[in-house]
Formats: sequence, structure tokens, C-alpha cells
Amino acid sequence: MARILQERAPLVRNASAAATELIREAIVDGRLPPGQRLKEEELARELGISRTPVREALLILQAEGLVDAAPNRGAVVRSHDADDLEDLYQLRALLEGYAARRAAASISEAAVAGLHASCERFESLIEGDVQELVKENLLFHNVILDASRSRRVAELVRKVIELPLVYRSYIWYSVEQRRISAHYHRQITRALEARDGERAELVMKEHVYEARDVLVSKVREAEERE
Amino acid sequence: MARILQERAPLVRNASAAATELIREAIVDGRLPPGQRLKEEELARELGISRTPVREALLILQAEGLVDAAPNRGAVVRSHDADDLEDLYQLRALLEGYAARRAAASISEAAVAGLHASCERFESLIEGDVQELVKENLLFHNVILDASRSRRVAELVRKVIELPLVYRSYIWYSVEQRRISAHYHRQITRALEARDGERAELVMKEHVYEARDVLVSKVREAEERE
DNA sequence: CTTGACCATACAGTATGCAATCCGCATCGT
DNA sequence: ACGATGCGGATTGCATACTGTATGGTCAAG
Repeated sequence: MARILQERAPLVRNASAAATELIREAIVDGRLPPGQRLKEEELARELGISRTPVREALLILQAEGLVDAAPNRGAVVRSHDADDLEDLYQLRALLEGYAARRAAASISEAAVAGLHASCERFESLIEGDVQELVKENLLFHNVILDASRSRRVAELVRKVIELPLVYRSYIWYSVEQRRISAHYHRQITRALEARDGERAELVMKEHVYEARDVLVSKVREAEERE
Repeated sequence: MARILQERAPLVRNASAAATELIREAIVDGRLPPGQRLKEEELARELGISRTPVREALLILQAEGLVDAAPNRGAVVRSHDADDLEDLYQLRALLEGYAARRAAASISEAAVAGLHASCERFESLIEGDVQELVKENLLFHNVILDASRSRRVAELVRKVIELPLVYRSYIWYSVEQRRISAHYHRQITRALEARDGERAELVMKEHVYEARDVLVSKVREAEERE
């Protein structure tokens, strides 16, 4: 497992928090694949710290749902089957739809302008780098979550979508599907601009459902092959 | 802080899990009031274990949102203001409403019978013991969460409502309000029986909203007095 | 050749000691 | 009198040593 967890900056604040972030990132972007065993001693050695902060990190990640742990048997990177993902996206649609509806009621002019700008950038990336597209997509959704003015919902959505496959799902998108995504972003922005909460919710939900369809079908395909 | 955390049964399986449950229960039913400092050594002494499992317990409870912790300054029991509770109940209405809608599609005859039985018991407790009423209410909601067949939603709701005030809120109910609660339970059960998801969702939401109204107004009153 | 018990080993669970940090208080200087 | 500075106690953060438990392998008996 060498070289998987190299930190580039000085350890953030304290060892536990740093370990948590490094391991989380490694899981989310796939360097630690689902099913991978996470041995405390090994991780500690790699991060140059003792087992105690590693244990704390694993505990936090377990609470976040990124790792599974059994008593006396250690932790593994949690894996998600297609049913699981379907459930998760259903929940995401519910929460982000709700966030969009709430955002319509209270979103600022500045935030709307920000969303339009994000749409521009998203559109210009349709035939461009996937990595950048993912980042822009994340930004768009985050602006709406913040505008919903519900701390709990925003927090929840961020936790819920914190999964390897979710972040990487744009990889599966065809150019045509990217265009449709861009269109939905624009339509959501317009609905918010017009203070039309119902419509913002509606489009957001469909946007999430389509993401679910792509992802779930790809995962089911992969499951077939086994 | 003597005598607050006495365990009655043999320690569940391991010390961390036992500590987590004991502290959680103490917070939820109010023996550890909001704002109370949670010193590791003190808790360890009281539970007859070392600081390590106590640290782990506090970490878990922090992830659950029951305690706040600042680096190098320890943990305190988290307190919730009225705005916070309002946000939380809004979220609860959304999630439990959704759970009720889903439950309508797939609930078993047996579960419906169970709900009717719960309604009977709830009605017979209207002028009875609050403690029992709270328990019966919890049972009712749990049956629906299980029937929703969405592991994540059920899990989420249980985490979200895991708060001292939520469990104790029936204390504030008048007999008339209890009657109305009983009526809503019955109506929800009937809607589920008739496979009417939309109506089950509707009534569930109103049921939660009314709980919110009672609780938030009581908390605002208490905040005024300061 | 199969099956069961035992043992070795690897790893998680817990305890404890020491270092780092924070906070209150007193002392000093302006 | 008031703010800055430094000291000491309290408490968390981390490391390490020890203990308990699960698993896989080996060997003997059937």
C-alpha cells in the first residue's frame, strides 16, 4: 500500500484531523478501493503517526459511512451495490430538491449571478476536462445548498454524496448527457432567478434522477460481469 | 457529576460501545444537560474504564451531533436553540413524510395491523403516563420507517431526532393535543392501509409540523426568560 | 485423504505516561 | 487604573506498552 497516502502540505492542525482528511480523500478519489482493508498499524506507519490518531480517523470515517468496521476485525473501505446507490440518489433528490425550493425563496442577486457564471463555465467544459467539469458541478450544487439557508440539509447532502462513485460519475457521461446537465443547471438557475421554488425543485430532482440512472446502470453492468 | 452514569447491565461488549451508549442515553434523557462539560478523565473514572474508550465515545457522539468539541478544549453537551430546532423539524417532516409515502407502496398487512394496535394503545394512554406515550409514539414512527424500505432514510431520521427535547416533547402536550396526535396516527394508518401514499405523506408532515410548533414555542418562551 | 483440535501470529482493544496546549490569575510596567 | 506578560494548574493530544480475540496453519487421529 506504499505511496497511497502521501501528504503534500504540513499536517493540517492535529494528527487525527490530518489523518481523517488524507484517508477520506484517498477513499473518495479511489486510491483506496472498496473492500480494501485498513490496518491501523499500516496506516500509522505510512502517515508517520501512532495508532491512536489513526483509530480516531477510522472512527470518524465510520460515522460518515465511508468505512465498515467489525469488532476485533478492523476496518475496510465500504462498498456500495447498485441498490444502495439507488436508495442514496433517491434521498439526494429529495434533499437537493428541497434545498432548491428553499433557495428560491431567499437567494441573493449575487448568488444568482454566481450560478449563471457557473453555467457559462460548465457549458464551456462540455467537451473539456472531466475533472474540471466535476469541480464546476460541485460548485454549482454547493451554491444552492448554501442559499437554502438550512445548515442541516446542506450538511446532510454533503455527507450523503461523499462517495467515490458520486464524484467520479461524470466520467460515464456522454457529451450529449453533459449538454443536458448544462441545460438543467441553466434551467435551475432561471427558476431560482424567477423565485419559482416549485420549478427549481422539479428540475433539480430530474437532474439528480438522471445522474442516478447513468450511475446505477453502469454499476449494474459491472455487477453483472462478476 | 457523581452517580449520573451508572450502568445497570454488564458492559455490552467492549468498553467504547458501552461508554457511547451510556453517555448518549444520559444526554438524551437529560441527566447531562446542554452545555455540560464532558471531561475525559471524569467520565473514565465514573465508568471505571480508561480515557481511551471514553475519547472514542465522545468522538462518535460528536459525529452524531450530540456533543460539541473544540481542539484542546474538550467536549460539551451540544445545546440547540429554537432556530436550530425549527430547521431540524422541517427536515424531519420532509424525511418522515417521504418515508410514509414510500411505506404506502410496500407495507405488509402485518405491519398495518401492528400500526392499528399501536393506535389503540396510544389512545388508551391519552390521559396516562407520558413516558409510556413517548415510547408508543416512537414505536409507531419506527414501524413506518422500517416499512419505507429505505435503510438510509430510516437511519437518518433516527439520527436526526436523537435529541433530548425531541424525546421529551410530549411533556408539553395538552390532553387535547394528545388526542389530535392519536387522530393523526390513526389517519396515517388508514392511509397506509388504503395504499394512499400521498395522503400518508401529507398527514405525517402535518403531524410533525404540529410537534414542531409546540416544541419551538416552548423553547422560545424559555429563551425569552433569559 | 479428510477432519478436528491446538497453537502461533497478527491485529484490534485498552491502559497509561508524557508532551503540548489552553486558561485563569497574579505580577509587573506604563 | 489598566493592559501586557509570564507562570502554574488543568486537560487534551499523542505515543507506546500490554492484553484479548480471531484466524489460518499444522499435525494427529480417524
